[in-house]
Formats: sequence, structure tokens, C-alpha cells
Amino acid sequence: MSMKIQEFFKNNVVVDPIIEVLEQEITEIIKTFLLDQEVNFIVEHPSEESHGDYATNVAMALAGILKKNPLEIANEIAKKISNPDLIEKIEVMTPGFINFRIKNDYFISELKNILEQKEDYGSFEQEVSKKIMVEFGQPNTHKAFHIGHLKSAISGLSIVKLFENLGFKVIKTNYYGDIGMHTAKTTWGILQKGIPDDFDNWDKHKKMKYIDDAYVYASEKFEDKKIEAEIKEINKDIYKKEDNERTRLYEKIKVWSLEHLDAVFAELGIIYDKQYPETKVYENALKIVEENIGDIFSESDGAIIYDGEKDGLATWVFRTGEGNVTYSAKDLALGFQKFEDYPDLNLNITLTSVEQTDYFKAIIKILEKLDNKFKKKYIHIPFGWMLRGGKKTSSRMGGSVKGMDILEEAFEVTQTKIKELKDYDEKERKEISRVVSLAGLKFLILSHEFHKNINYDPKKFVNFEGFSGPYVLYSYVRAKSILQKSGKFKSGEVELLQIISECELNLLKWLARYPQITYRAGTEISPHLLCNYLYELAQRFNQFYANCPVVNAPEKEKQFRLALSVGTAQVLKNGLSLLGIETIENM
RNA sequence: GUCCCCGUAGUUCAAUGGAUAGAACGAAAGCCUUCUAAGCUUUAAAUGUAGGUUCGAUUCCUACCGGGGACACCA
Repeated sequence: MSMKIQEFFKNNVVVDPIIEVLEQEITEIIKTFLLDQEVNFIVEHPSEESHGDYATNVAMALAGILKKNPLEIANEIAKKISNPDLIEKIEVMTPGFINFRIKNDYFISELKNILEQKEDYGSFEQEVSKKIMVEFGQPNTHKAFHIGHLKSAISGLSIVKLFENLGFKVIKTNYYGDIGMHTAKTTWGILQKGIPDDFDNWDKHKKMKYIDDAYVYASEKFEDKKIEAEIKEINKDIYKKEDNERTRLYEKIKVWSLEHLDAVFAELGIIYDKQYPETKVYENALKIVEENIGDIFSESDGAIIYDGEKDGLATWVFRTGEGNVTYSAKDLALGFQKFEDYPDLNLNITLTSVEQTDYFKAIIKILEKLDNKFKKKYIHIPFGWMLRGGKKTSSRMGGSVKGMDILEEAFEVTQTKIKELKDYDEKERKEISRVVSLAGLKFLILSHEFHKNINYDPKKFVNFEGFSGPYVLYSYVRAKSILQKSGKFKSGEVELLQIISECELNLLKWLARYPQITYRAGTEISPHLLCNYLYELAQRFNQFYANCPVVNAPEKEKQFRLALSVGTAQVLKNGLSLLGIETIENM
């Protein structure tokens, strides 16, 4: 992950109190071994849980410096650590790990925290004064919202939620392309095809489909030089804000497009705080470029360019030979506009797909040269594509997968599945299908590493079994169902059982890891860590569910297991919400 | 050509430089008169190649092989 963003998060937030305590204690012990030397060691959860709850590699790190056997060092350190309130057992293992088993009381107290803090459990407050803008979505008007935008929207929303969870004030921003050749093409296409008489009564997504077809049609005809010239004329009119039949049509199409886009975003759970249409920023773009010819930009073949070679970057055109600003100039103007609208912005994050990585390196470099206020405050984070059979589908030739089609198909598949399994009335079935299909879609997208491409199979877009959103949701529903069946539960009286089974303990311990995971998922831009965690939590809960009866258990066991169920449900709900996934009580 | 990203079971994905490389789907076999079987329990199966750094490398470095992308008037 980008160094810049890591620097931004560098602070003293306590993420895991146990790690904090152990690291401090070990640091003190090390001081008795040597005087000034810095030792890099960590306290972490061992990959193999049977080894302990926490482990440290400090002895191996010291072995080279002290020129001693790591096992000996480990034993010496282990002897000096004393924390009888917290530590159950300390064990030294080859090649020199020191493993700690923590007392179960600690995990019980953490469970109590969950029950008390409820939806606030796992959230942080330290960064509340800082304001971050996250730009994501970035669709075009005059064209349908496609699968790439869907990925941007879902990824962006989770980043927003994760940052809010870290305690930041987040501004959700959309920058959409409502000007440029694609709008002229679509306008030309609609002029050819005409608008059906009853068009006003059409559903907004059906309208968009019609509009998108016009775009595809125009793109195909664009190879014809005569038509190309016609479309370029329309483009010129739009830029010059002429008032004629063509530009009025362009405006109408824009309105229909925005209705479609608002609906799609709303369905995904996104309401933007700030919208930047390209038409609002392109005018300043020209000024910025022309005022900085000489120091940053230079003229070449009639165009104005940034020669990135001296900065180890590529060359980019900012004003064409014809005198038009390019998208790169608009991105500069957008940067200035953002900081003008929010002068107290601490950080801007622009999310785009990976192929723009090098491009944004140049944009950010130039912004920093133009004004010091951008220094370390303008960041680009790339996300991977959605691929079918390892291939990207082209939007220009009409091969793009429409966002609405994906959402509708996921919904239909889910509804069919539910019909097979359960007997819900139509209204309930539709609501469950909506939530479950979105959970499937979002979980699929977010469970991959952020910058990597996703190879999806269109036939099984939404998985219902195994590592999937519906699986996690289902586990939540089961947990809630227990509470509903059992009735009374006194959260204040949670007591540790004398005899606790392995699956109960596994679940209890896993719950306590939640805050650390949300912290990492946010600061490392890695929602997939949270997906992995929630899936593991759901698995552990299902094992517990299969092995430990709750409702019919003796009173003491019952109360403890109820607490576990309620705590699990709470953490699942909190985690899912950070992925932008809603929960339901039945499915 | 220059630069960037990616190569892990048949497939889709995990693994802050750590201990026996985890899951899911698919395949094979079990578990519903007890809280929702969208579940649980078993079995088989993988780090592209060659070096290097390190006590320790899937992870870091170098080269190569393979896949994708960016690189002048289109976003």
C-alpha cells in the first residue's frame, strides 16, 4: 500500500490492549540486556492457535545481536515476564518463539464490552478532527452505469465506512463525466433514432437502456468520416453552450441519465455529500494550464503538455492543438475546486481503476508543484477490474456489462433460490432477495485484495454457500433466531462457565479480534481482511451452533451461550455494515 | 522499447518476513423426531523457473518465463 497513506495514519491508537501491554513489558526487559540498540520485534497472534493467543519473535531478533541461542534468550525473557492477572501460561518453542496464553476472563470482559457498546464496538474516536474526502463512482452521463462503476461504488462505499469507523469525518464525492465526445455521440444517436412517444412514462432504467443503445449505435457509425464530423460539431456546440435543438436534447439526456444514476447509487446505499459534474470544472482547467506554461507545462506541436520525463513519468497532454482542455487538465481543476470547497480538508483520496495509476502519479506531482497545500494530501488508490474469463469487456463497442443488469440478475437468482427453500409471502421474499443479493455482490467484490482484478463467473455471480455474503448473513439470522426463541437474556450477568467447550472458546476468542481487524482494514485499504474475519467468525459460530444447544441448556450455560450468540450477532452486524451490507432478521 | 501490476490445489481467492501454506467451489463419504441443512463432520489436491538477503522467504532483492495494463492531442 502507498507509503503516503500509511504516514497519514501513523499515531498512537491502541488497537489491541494485550499487544500494547506485552510489547511494553518486553521492551523493558530488553533494556536490561543491552543498552541503546533498537530491536525490531512484534507481538502477534500465532497462525496456529494451539500455540497460544499471542506470540513474539523477540528472541530471534535478539539472537543475532547478542550472538546467543534464541531458545536461551527466549527462556530468559519468559522468566522475567510476570503478569498473573492477564497471562495464564507462557511457553517457549523452537526456534525461539515465546507464546502467551491469556486468561479466559479477559475474553469474557471483551464480550461484555461488545454487549455494552453494541454498534459502537470496534470503532475509534481518535481521528475525529480530521476530514477526508473520498472520490469514487465517477460514472458518465449519456451512457449506462456499467460493471466497472459498480465495483468503484461498492469499493468506495466500504472505504468510506471504514474511515468513518476510524473516527474521521468523511465526505463522499462523485465526479461524473457530463461533457465530452461520449455525450455528443449519444446525442447524435438519439437524433437519428428519435424519442418514442410514451418515453416519459418509461421506467428510468429502461430509458437509460434506450439511451445507451444510441451511444453504441453512434460509436459504430463513428468510423464514417462524415458522421464523425457531425458528432464533432455537436461536441463543439455543447462546449460552447449554444442553444439549439441538439444542445437541448443533450441537456434532456443528462437529466434522464442523472435520474438513472441516482437510483442506482441509492440502491447500493450511496448518497453523495458532494457532486462534481465535469461541466463545472472544465472552465478553470484551461486557466490553470495556460498560467503555468514555462515552469510546469510546455508547448509541443501546438499542444500544451507536461513533460514528465524529468520526474521519471510519462508525458501527458493538457490542452489539445485545437485548444480544448483534456481530462488531465480537468483533474487539476477538480483538485483546486475540492480544496476551495473544503479548505480544512486533511486528505483527498481518489479511487479509480488500476490503469490510471501512472496517470495519477503525474496529476498528483503537478498538483504538488502548483500549490504546496496538496503536498501529501492528494492520494490516488487504484482498484482492480471485474473480468469475465480473464477478459475485460469494452464499453465503446457496447460490450460492457450494465450495472442494472447485474443487480437485477443477482436479485432474480436469489429470489428463485428462496422460492425453492422457504415459503415467504411476496413482500417479504422480495425484501430478503434484495438484501441477500446485494450482500452476495458486495461480499464478492470486497473479499478480493483491493488492487487485484476479480475473475467472476457470470453464471454464479452470487454464491449462497461457503465463503460468501449470504453465508455470513445466514449465520447472523441464526444467531438472532436463538434470541427470539429463548426470550429472556440478561446481558449484565454474563459469567464464565467452569467448563467451556472448545467451540465456545474458539468463538469467544475470535470475537475479541474484531477491533484490530477493522483498524487494519481501514488503514491498509483492505476490506478483504474484514471479509475473511467475518467469514471465520460465521464459521466458528456455526460450529458452536451445531455443537452447543442454547435454548434448552441449563440456565447457567444458557445465559453464557446467549451472550455468545448476541455478541456474535452484534459483531457480524457491525462488520457487515462496514462493508455496506445490510442485515435482516429472517432468510 | 520504457515503466507499473499479477503468477499459490482442477477453478476462484487467502496467508502484518515466522512455526504443519489456509478457505470456498467442484469431486468422494457421512449428519435433520433438539435453537433456520443457505448448515455441520471427514477425504484427495498448490507456492512459474533460477539465484541472492535472512536464524527463517509465498512474502524482500536480481534475472528469466508467462498473463494484463499505461505510455501525445479520446475519459
